[in-house]
Amino acid sequence: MIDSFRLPKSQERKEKYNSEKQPMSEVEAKRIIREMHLKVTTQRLAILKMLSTANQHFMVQEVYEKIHPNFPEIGFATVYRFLKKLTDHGFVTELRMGGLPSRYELAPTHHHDHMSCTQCGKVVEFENSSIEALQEKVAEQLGFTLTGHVLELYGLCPDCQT
Amino acid sequence: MIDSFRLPKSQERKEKYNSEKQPMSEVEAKRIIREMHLKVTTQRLAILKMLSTANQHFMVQEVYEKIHPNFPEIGFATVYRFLKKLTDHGFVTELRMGGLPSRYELAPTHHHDHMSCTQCGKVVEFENSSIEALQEKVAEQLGFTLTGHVLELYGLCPDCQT
DNA sequence: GTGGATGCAAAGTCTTTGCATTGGG
DNA sequence: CCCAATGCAAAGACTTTGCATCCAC
Repeated sequence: MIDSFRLPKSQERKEKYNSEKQPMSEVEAKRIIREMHLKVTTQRLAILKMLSTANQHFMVQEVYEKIHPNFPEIGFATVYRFLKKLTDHGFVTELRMGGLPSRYELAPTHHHDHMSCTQCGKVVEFENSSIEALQEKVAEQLGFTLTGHVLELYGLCPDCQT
Repeated sequence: MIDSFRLPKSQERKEKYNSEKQPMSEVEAKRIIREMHLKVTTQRLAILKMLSTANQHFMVQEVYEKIHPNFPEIGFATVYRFLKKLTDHGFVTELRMGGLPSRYELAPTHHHDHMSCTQCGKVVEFENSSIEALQEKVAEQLGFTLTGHVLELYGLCPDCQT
């Protein structure tokens, strides 16, 4: 039923994120930028590198703050403009929830969904190709071309079922 | 595949919505307002009645414009404030997507999911029991007790595929 | 009567845009 | 060199808040 799953360590995320994952190589970052037919600038490289250092969802504010120390003159407009390009080209996914500002994540190389515990907040990622296939069919029947989806399951994790 | 679905006729919305569905009775509307421990006002009744005349997702702007003719003095703040109350109490669901303003719908008596057009914002509701069943199984395999979910499909609607 | 609700306008947030300047190709 | 990209500031879009007045209860 489940194709795969993985438990992220949500607690240590912020502290550890720099060591959790290798940032995108400069070569890879340049490839992405060129693929969009845009000029390679140090600002854009910095934004891509920053986004790639963690499997997280960043607000523009956070991207800006993270880059600012090494880039005192960078402006919000640059971050917004580049994230928009990345989103339009599918390299980044934009998430909007509640009244919060938009958050962005590098489009994952493999797609996954989330199952969250409403009690302790634990998040488990999973993949299920049957559900994906059904979504495709639903969209087709509605006459839509499916480009993406958000599937979040909520419930109680094993530890919180007491 | 799809158990049911319903296409909103976005163009004729304004003209036709009154005939699409019986508006909520005044008794019912008052019951809802009182259940939230709020005072019953004509503005609140008008908003609830307006929301209930169609199974659609309304922007605050639309709610305001529809009510304004019969209520020349009503303000946006009243609409926002009341929708927030309704949302907090679960009588209304808030939807946010893309860069569009929030849209609101009366909380459905039966569960459904959404397929949204990323271009024009059109939202189609659908139900699919196969997907629901699969979600249940995924949760079970992860050891979770499923209590809810959010499934949003994104894509291009027939009109926006050009 | 009295405290919650309203309308108005002003303030707040997040995002986009205009424009002169900079810098990558 | 030239035009895209940037930084800054101003404008825009949506939403919230402050406050005097109003009106359910």
